[in-house]
Amino acid sequence: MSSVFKALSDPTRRRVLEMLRDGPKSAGELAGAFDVSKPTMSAHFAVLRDAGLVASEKDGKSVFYHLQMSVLEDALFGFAQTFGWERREDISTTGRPVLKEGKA
Amino acid sequence: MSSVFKALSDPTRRRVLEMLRDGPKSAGELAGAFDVSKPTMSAHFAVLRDAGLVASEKDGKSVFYHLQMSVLEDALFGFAQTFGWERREDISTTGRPVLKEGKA
DNA sequence: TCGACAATTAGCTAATTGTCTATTTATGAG
DNA sequence: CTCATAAATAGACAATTAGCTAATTGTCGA
Repeated sequence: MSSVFKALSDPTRRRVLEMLRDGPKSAGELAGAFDVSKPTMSAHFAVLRDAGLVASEKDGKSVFYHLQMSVLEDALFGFAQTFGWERREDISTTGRPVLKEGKA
Repeated sequence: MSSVFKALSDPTRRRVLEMLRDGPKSAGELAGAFDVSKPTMSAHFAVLRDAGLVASEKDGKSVFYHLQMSVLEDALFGFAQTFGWERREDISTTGRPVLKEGKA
């Protein structure tokens, strides 16, 4: 949990996650979108991977990263539940969980 | 946003927030629940205050902290919305927003 | 095998973090 | 005014972080 929030505390890393919303992208493709060196981006990827927020697969020369939605979901909603919000699955229209007012 | 996630990345600070769920508590009362020095706790309070997650009021010799629910809510749900979750207000039974499957 | 390319690792610096003890500030009681 | 209590500030220190350049590893095409 701490490692997830730590990972989310950097704007570059949050933007990487957003870039992965619609599918996997290579390390180079991701790095190209930011104004920092490749090794620096590689370190950011490592933080995200260690937090479990992304997973990587090697394909030829490239490494592709993809979002681990469920980890993001569990951290965000798991914490929110502590404060009385409630995850709802029942009325979902898009397939992702819903967080609703809890009885907590 | 970064400062909120940074604040949430420490377990001590998350527990402080949880302790404030049911109402304000003094700095001493909060500090007493943890196994670190008062000044260390004071630093944690400052991080939470700078992130906007808590506010403080002085009452006599004591300082009382209370949760700023809306800031927590906006950070958590604002970020979640980026990933297609949707905040719902309509079916809430406890008065807190609901996060549901988005069309995003 | 050689060269180019993609990505990570190594090694470094500067800045930030979490922790401590000691000190200071502010309030209230006698 | 003086003392005790609550909390924050100051100053020190070890550990971590984000960033860089340079070097290394792995994979392909010629």
